Amino acid sequence: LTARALPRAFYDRDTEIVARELLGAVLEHRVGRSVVRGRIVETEAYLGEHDPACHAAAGRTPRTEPLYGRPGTAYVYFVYGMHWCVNVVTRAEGLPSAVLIRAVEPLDGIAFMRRRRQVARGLRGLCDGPAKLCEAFAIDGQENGADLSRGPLRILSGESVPNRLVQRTARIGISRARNWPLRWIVARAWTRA
DNA sequence: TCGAAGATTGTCT
DNA sequence: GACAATCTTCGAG
Repeated sequence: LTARALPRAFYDRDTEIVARELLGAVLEHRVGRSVVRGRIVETEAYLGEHDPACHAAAGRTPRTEPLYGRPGTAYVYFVYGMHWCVNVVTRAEGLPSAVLIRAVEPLDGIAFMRRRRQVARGLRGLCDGPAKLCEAFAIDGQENGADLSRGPLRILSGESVPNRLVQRTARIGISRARNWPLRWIVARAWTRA
């Protein structure tokens, strides 16, 4: 694989464009001797302080600080007392927007994922949820604030996904701004597992 | 296959 | 003190 890491400029664009373009890109984490990779198949956009569902709606706090950082920064947060979720900060500095990576399709390091996830067989259930993929990829608070254009946790360019395979829907799992159509998914992504 | 409910803790009101 | 960008288990159909 000769894929390159997406440059910082990739993220310094409109958040909805980034969320769409991230489909098909490859999330990679090098941990110790292992390399884990997965194809991004589901994303959600969170549009800054005026988006009631975005964490930045609470303003600039220690928790939301990474959202105010440079594009391409990882924002990793803890939810429900037990789960981690990973986002990519977008746009220019000072505009606290991000894209939540909700699901990836396992590509490499599947044994590593399976060990961490305790999933017996099949690819389904390994990475098909924002907290599941963090568990599988060994992503936690340590990666919060990391530079995704270089370092052990990166996003590589992948095969682009044609429009006919992309569905756009409302975001899920949230209570505020429920009907904003800011979720992108690759149709039939992990049914081939 | 689906829906309900519990787990568990950081963060903000 | 309430609640959260979730997952898992468990019971019913």
